[in-house]
Amino acid sequence: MHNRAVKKTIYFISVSTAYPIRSLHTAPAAHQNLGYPFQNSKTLDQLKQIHSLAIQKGLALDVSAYSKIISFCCAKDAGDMDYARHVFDTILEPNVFLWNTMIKGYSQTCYPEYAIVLYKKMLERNVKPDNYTFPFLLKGFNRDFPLECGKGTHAHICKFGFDSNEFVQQSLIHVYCLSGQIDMARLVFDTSKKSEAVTWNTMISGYNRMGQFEESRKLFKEMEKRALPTSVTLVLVLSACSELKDLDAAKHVHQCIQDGRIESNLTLNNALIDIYAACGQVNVALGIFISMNNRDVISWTALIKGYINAGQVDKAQRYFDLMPRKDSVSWTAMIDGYLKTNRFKDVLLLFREMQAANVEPDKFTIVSIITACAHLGALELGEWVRTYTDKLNIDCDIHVGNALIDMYFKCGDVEKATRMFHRMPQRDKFSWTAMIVGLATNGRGREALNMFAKMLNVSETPDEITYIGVLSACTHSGLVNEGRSFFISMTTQHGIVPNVVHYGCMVDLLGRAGLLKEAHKFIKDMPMKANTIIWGALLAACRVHKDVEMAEMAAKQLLQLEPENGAAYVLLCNVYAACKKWDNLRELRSVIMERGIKKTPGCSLIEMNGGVHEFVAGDTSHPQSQEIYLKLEEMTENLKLAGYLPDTSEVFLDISEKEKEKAVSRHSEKLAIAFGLLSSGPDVVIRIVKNLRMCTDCHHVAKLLSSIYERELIVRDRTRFHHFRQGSCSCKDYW
DNA sequence: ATAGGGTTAG
Repeated sequence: MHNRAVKKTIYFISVSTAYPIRSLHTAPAAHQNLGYPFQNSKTLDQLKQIHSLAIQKGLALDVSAYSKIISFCCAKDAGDMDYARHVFDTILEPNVFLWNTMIKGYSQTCYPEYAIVLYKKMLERNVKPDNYTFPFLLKGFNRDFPLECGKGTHAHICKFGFDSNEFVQQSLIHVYCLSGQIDMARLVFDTSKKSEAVTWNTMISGYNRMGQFEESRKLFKEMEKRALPTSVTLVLVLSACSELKDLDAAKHVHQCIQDGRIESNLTLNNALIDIYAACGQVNVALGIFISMNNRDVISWTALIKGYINAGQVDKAQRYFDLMPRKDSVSWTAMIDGYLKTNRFKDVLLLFREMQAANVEPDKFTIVSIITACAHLGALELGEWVRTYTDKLNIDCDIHVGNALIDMYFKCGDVEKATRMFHRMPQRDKFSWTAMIVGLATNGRGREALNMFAKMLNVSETPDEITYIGVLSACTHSGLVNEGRSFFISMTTQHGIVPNVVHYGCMVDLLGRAGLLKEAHKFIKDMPMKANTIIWGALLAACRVHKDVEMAEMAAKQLLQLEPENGAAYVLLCNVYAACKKWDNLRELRSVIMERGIKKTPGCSLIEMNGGVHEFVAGDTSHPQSQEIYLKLEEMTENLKLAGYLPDTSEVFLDISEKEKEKAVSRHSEKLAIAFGLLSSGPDVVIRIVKNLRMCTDCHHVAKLLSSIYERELIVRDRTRFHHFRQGSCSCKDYW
């Protein structure tokens, strides 16, 4: 009796008077803000002091005092599980509440497997779990956690008769969704009473997580008939409908809020901005943004995304500049805006600004930067980004890996791309597709097809992009029969209906093999209208196989679709030149002059010593221009010694032969090569990215230079790579 | 005494 009173006193002093429960719970946050390494040490120490005082004085604590200590130690983010365990182990017969609390505590740590260990111990000690036990236990399960644990726990839930408890069901649905077993989640959901909004919300959130947005929308419609949605429901359904670009859903939900049926909040408003932005209604998004009394970084970022979607990158930039605080997501959204509008140099500039602002990039940022490097052919910078990624301990996940594979290929480094692929712990269909497309465009058709066979072997399902890679592998390596059979099997074996790009690949394939009539028949039999790319492919084939008649027909079709298409005129000129039809060439040139047709200026990029250098034909704007032209003269001398004669047949302009030769000698890729030779050591591979097709003369010169200077040259043009080594090219002179 | 679901970007 006396003893009991003392215990009460201790409890009273420790919690209610000396250290009121409020302060015990609020203190950790304050410490956290100050950045203390051990957020809760002070209050936890106080608790421990009281505990040790009690032990010193020989005062026994009652169960409720132990419970307080243990629940405090098990509190989220501030706990000390070792201490909790220490106290817990001194209790002879812990009740189910204490077991639950310990399980909850471990579930929140990074060692949730201890929760399972404890649960098993609890059963060994003949304590029956109650309806609180399983939600706590399941909370510790996450994506990385073995699925068997989820299944085993489910069996226990049934055995102990909690499978009809809605809280338990919610936890089960959540865990099954996290581990990707959406069907199992649905099974539990279907057996549930579904009396609570949370049950519906959990299921909808699961569908969202799996990208099954249709299902989310369907479930919401069903829910509206049977249960009252909450603001969380609306956020979830907006998120799904944003992906589906369902403007009606946006308006419907918006109406629910405006009718006052559901109270709005910051998150919900953000979700509304996002969906209107995704549906191209950036002005409505702006209206919501303006009407909000408080906004966070997500509100701003969602609005900026809206302007980027609408193609108004500069307006997005203006809002971006106004942001009171920017996080890595906002920076990445803005960077992506430049990426999507092909402003790759702006991508790199913004990335530097981001670093100057001391915002750490995350893996999303890294993917964007690597993609920009890929477009610019900036291998050095890409490599630096990769090292930087390691340094910042950014998880090199499957997306980063895929981006790197693509970058290495787009920089012409087949070996590094291949090494990256083999080093990846996990691969998805995008990794395989990147390999197939990359090998194909780099002239390794056979290897690309081997890759494809391996992909099917590991049961990865190819998609339409994979087949573009497969077909272009056949094209680049002249494998006509293989190409024909892949074109059929893509439909019969994988149910992929060929689109206009696949037909384009086939025209390319047949055209390259000289089967111009068959290619033309292929176009005529297409189920869709041929576009300029299709006619362009045929026209290009006519140039190589010198078929004037077919070329004129293809050019006529092309120009009907796009009268101002300069490339079509250029190609036809090239055909006339190749066939020595000088009268036709002269006539066509005067037509071009009359109509004022403009040819896209050729432009070559080269990355050298940390910068990307850009050249156009006859460029004198480079700071080292004088040296470059001196190098060019030296190159020309060496070429002449090797028996080189300029090939001016593809010169577009009507000028004298001497001037044509001069024009050809100053093509952008030649300037870039000159710059590359004079600013790099003898073993450095020269990589150039060209926006158009290489002209015949430049191609010939590059081959000669690769042997004269004993240098590897890699030129990426619009559609393929040219690896120049010891006087020959990987494209085998078909391009 | 103890439970559950949410927004921005590849």
